Amino acid sequence: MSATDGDIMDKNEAADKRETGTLGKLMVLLDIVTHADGPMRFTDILAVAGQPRGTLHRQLGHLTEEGLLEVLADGRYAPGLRLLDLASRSWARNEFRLIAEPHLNALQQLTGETVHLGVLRGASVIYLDKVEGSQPVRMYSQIGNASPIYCTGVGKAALSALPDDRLDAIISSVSFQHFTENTLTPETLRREIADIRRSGNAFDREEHEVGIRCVAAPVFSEDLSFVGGVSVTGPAYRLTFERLEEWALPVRGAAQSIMSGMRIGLGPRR
Amino acid sequence: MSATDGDIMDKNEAADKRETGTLGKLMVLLDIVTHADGPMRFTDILAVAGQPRGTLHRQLGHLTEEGLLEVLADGRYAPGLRLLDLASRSWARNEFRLIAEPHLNALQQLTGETVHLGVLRGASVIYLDKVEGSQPVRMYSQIGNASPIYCTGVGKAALSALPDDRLDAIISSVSFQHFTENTLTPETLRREIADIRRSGNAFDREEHEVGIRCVAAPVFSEDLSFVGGVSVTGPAYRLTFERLEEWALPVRGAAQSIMSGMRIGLGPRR
DNA sequence: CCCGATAGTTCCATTATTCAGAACTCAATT
DNA sequence: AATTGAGTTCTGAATAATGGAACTATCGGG
Repeated sequence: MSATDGDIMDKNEAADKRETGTLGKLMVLLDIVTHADGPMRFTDILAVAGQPRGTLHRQLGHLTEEGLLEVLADGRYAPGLRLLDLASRSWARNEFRLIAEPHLNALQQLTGETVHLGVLRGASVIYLDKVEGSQPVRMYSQIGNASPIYCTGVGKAALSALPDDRLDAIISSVSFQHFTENTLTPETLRREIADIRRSGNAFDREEHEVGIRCVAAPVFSEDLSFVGGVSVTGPAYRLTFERLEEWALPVRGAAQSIMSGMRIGLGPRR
Repeated sequence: MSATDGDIMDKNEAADKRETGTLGKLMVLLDIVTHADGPMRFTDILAVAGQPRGTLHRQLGHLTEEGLLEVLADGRYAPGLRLLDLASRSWARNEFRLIAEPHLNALQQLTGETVHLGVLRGASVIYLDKVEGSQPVRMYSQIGNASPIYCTGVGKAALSALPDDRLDAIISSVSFQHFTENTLTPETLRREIADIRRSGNAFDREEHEVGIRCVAAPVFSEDLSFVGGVSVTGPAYRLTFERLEEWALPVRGAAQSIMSGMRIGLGPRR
């Protein structure tokens, strides 16, 4: 992740239709605390939550009671352990991940580089799985992380699978941050999407982080209930442009295999 | 509410005091879906949730709207991706984990075996971190998992740090399952806790899984806001009883170091 | 020791959400 | 066409959430 995100909130505030009743208000609080740089005091939350003190106090109490938040010894609030428990279950059983797993491993074997599976959620990519070479991995380091859509191979691959109206909606809802000198703008992104649709491959040429390149391909279900991508990522000195081209086909192949698996695994009723 | 009240309620979190209003009801649903073997249909959830149809329908709608649940193409409900996002943040920033990380690595280097950091939540142990040797790890495989307290080294170590009243409360609230022929009973567990308090080390001698042993030590903060443990786990043929004894001291040492770190990192207000 | 801040908690009449159950739609079966 | 199963929508009534103010710490000076 980049060093300091600052306070840039390209959250989905944009199409903020109506709240989800009580739950919506509580989730806003949960987001505030989990997005913070560290534990927050009551007053800190009060300042950004825009709720009366009494109300906020009760809401935090409920979240804490349920284990979604935790109160540290000094009274500050931090994300709670229940989140880990819920997530580990949802991850372990995720259908798409299970279907993709063997293909990700195969791709890792072939290339020797890190392989990712990501899925589109709102205007972000969430990494569902990651297969690395051999070094002991910082495990949550990537999985579950929400990353920008316009400067990752998986993100661009996923976008290319969307119909134009959804694509437009997403592009216009995102604020484009300038990570490296190669980071795309809305215009160049649109042009690239057209390329990806033609060729079937998305590339990240040091657009998010200097020295990191990747080649990706879209993975999606027919009804677009799943829209994501697979990618092979590595350092620029190993992933030369020739190498990227060379791996474009196997990456597309892995994507195809995963999609076949999805049709079998999810197609009929069950 | 209806005639069919007597249902299986032996879920671990059962005996909590008061419900948390609306949130509590929604969390029950979320638990039902995340604990299921696979995606559930509306009717499946209806059967176990004990809510009127209309009510359940709205509740699931809200959870889905927030991304905590997901509706598959065939209408079944599965845990949603938002959970991964929330969890990855909460994990990455977890204070205890960050403090413990270097000590876990050191212990892994020393022993060459898998090292765990776990924390007590209710009557379960949740794994906060895991450092393995060299093979590419199935990452969520363990982290975030809730495991029984009476047959894991970390669980027993954590218990030994509790005062008797809390210990009793937990032991009496748990139903002891018989995993292997070495799995403890409430009585033998109490006796072992006494040993652990004396020696400072907990052992798992194939009590949870045949062929797996481990040596652990408690890690806790002074005010017991954090109660957990570190452990070294491995196959019985490598972790002979002599080896377990040999590593008992370094494991205690790592635990001590983590606790020192906690006092510095969490003690003053900041 | 008291003053004035700052931080967090509790109370309670008002109001908005949620609730429950029935009526309704839609699709497959017979 | 009639029946069953699965899911959705609608309603007044019940309940839980709200918000403002009053209350209690806790702290740092003077």
